[in-house]
Amino acid sequence: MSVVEGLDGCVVVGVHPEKVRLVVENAPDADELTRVSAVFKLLGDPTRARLLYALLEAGELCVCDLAASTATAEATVSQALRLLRASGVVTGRREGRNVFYRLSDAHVRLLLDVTREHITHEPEPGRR
Amino acid sequence: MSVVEGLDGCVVVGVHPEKVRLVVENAPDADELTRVSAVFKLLGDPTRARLLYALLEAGELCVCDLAASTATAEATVSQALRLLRASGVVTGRREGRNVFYRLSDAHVRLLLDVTREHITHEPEPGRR
DNA sequence: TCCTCATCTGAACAGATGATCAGATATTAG
DNA sequence: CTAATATCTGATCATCTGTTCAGATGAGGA
Repeated sequence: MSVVEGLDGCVVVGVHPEKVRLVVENAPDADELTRVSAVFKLLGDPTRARLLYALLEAGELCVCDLAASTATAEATVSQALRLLRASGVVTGRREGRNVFYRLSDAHVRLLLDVTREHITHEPEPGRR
Repeated sequence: MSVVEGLDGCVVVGVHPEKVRLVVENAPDADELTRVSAVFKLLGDPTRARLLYALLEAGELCVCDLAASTATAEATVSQALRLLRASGVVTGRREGRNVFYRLSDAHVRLLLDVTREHITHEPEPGRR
């Protein structure tokens, strides 16, 4: 064990201080981290994830079709879309009485794809 | 509006029934969806996300260095690693008294990269 | 063996969160 | 304008989740 000083001046004891310093210097700042985990948290709810995969598949759907596609109450869908919209994950387009939603970002599409890939091609959790 | 029958036999009213059917047929099944959202949920906690970005940066770190790097109590780190380990997101390797953790999967690294990219290069949420 | 250090675990409390309901808003048809 | 349809919103409640604490476990040195 050796002793180093953290960025905040506190004395820190660590096994690999150079790695600790590397991490402390390059880590996402608080705001960035908050936004990153907020995105993941949005995708972390099964209801919202279901809606997002539906949009990934269909490209664009109105609330009532989303509700029908995912066997979810419309109010629940609306509630979920409210959050997704507020974070810019989906975008709404009004056409007459209907509002059509789509994934607003290629990054999100990539996240959904990669994770589904991860799940279907990796060993079951808890094996390692 | 037109009327179609869902896979469950219930009558469904929709604007674009062909898209609804497309989604219903290709959507992730319940188990797949649960596992996908479980992964996202794990990344959705700021504490865990911080740890994962630390591991992404350092490659491998023991619990005490992780705690020091992220200014988090060791018990909290340990608790977080317990969950990440159980889902196969990180892997632990014992070396003497220390346990060194690393990201166990390239998919996870990609998710972390893409999302940080997403956050840093996209407009603030709520603007669209 | 005994002691210390690093890490893990189960329990408990406080705070966050999602589904649901009832009512509000917006848009179009009549 | 009024009615009807689609979507949205605020509030409530049951549930989940993260942090913390105290003690257990496992490894290494004396």
